[in-house]
Amino acid sequence: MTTERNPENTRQKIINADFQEMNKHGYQGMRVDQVLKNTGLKKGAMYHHFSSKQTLGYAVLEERIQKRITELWIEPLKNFSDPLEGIHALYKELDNCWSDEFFTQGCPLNNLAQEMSPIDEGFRERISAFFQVWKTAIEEALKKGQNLGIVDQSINVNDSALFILSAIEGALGLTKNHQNKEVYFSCGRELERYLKSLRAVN
Amino acid sequence: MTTERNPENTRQKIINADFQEMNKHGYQGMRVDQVLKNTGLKKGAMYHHFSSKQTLGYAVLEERIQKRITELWIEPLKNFSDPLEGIHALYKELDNCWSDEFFTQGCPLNNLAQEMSPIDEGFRERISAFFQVWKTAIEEALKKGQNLGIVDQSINVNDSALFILSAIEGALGLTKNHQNKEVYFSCGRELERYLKSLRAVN
DNA sequence: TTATTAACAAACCAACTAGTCTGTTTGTAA
DNA sequence: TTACAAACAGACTAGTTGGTTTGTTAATAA
Repeated sequence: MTTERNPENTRQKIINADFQEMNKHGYQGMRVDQVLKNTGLKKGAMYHHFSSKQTLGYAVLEERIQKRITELWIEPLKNFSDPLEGIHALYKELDNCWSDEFFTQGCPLNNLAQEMSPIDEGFRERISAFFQVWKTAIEEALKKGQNLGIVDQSINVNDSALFILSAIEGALGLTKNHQNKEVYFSCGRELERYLKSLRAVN
Repeated sequence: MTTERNPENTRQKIINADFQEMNKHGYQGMRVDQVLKNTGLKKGAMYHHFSSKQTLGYAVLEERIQKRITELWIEPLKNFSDPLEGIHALYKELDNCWSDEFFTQGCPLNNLAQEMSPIDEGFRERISAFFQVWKTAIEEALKKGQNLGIVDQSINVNDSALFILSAIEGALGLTKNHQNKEVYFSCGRELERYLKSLRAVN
C-alpha cells in the first residue's frame, strides 16, 4: 500500500486512462502520449506492462469494457423472473449507473465495434464473441420467460434477443450524436412497447 | 467530355475515393495520401478543390452520404400509403440497393456519427441535423398513417420515429460487427413485429 | 494571338507518433 | 548485505501525415 512501486496499480492506472481516451477519441484517435500524460507515467512504464498500443487496446476491451457490461447487463438480468420487465428495468437503470459522460460518448463496446470491425480482425472477433455472450444472456432470459408463460411461445428468441441488443446500441448511438438524454428515454418507451408485444396473451 | 481537364469530374473523383476510405477507416483513420493514390491525382489537385482534410470530410458527408440516404429512405417513404408497410419494405429493399460492402462497413452516416460526435462539433451538428430530417420523414409518414386510420392514435410518433431510426442503425451496426447479413434479417423480422404493434386495431 | 486565370504536378516541410534503447531505482530472495 | 530481476524514467528515432510552395500546362476571354 505504502510502497512506492505497485505494478498492478500502475497497470490499472494505464488501462483506466486508456479506456477514457479510447472512448472519447476512438482507438485510432487515442494517443499513447496523452494516456501517459494523464497518468503521469512515462513510456518505459507502459511498454513494460504492454507490448504495443494494440495489446493495450485489447486489454482495455477485455478487462474493462466487457467486465463492466457483464456487471451492468448480463449478471443482473438473471435476477428477474420476468425478462421483459428485467430488460426494461436495466435499460432505465443505466441512467443511474452511468455518468452523463457515457451518454455523450456512447457505449464503449459499440464504439470499438463500429470503429474497428472493418480494419482489425482481433478487435472484431473479441467484440463479436462478447456480443454473442450478451445476446445469449437475453435469449436465455426470454426462454425462461417462455417456460414460465410470460413470453409468448411463438417468439423467435434468437431474433428477439438480437433486436433488443441492436435497439439498445442504436439508442445509445443516437443519444451520443444528439447529446441529449431525452433521445435515450424516447427510445426506451418504444422498447417497452416492443417488449409488451412479446408478452404471452393469457 | 474529351477535354483533358474536367474540374467537376476531378472533384467528384476525390469525393468518391474519400467516401470509400472514410467508410472503411473512419475520418481519422482515412489518409489523404491514400485517397490521392486511389484517384491517381496529386496533392495539388486536392488542395485546389478542398482547403483541408476536414473540408473534404464535410463535403463527403453533405454531398454524398446525406444525398444517398435521402434517395434510399426519405424520398421513397413518401410513396407508401401505409407507412408501416413502407418502413419494412425499405428496410428489406436495402439488401438490393446496397452492395455487400456496406453491410460489412456499416452505414456511412452512423459511422461518422459515432466516431466524430464527441470530438468535432462541425460533424456532429451536421449529422444531428440530418438525423432530424430523417426522423421527421418517418414521423410525418406515421402521422399520415394515423390520419388514414392505419396507425394507432395513441402512438407517440416522435418516440416511435426515433426508435425506428435507432433500430435501423443498431441493426446495421451489429451486422457490421458480425459480418453476417443474417443479423440484419433477424433484426428486420423483429422490427416488423414492432411495426405491427403500432397498427390501429379495427 | 495573347494575356490571364484555373487546374493541376512535384518536391518539400514541420509536427506528430508508436516504438526503442539505455540507464536507474526499488523490491526481494538467498 | 548482496545479487538480481522487475519496474520504471528519459532521451531518442524512423516513419508518417496534413499541409505548403513553386512551377507548369490547359482553358478562356479579350
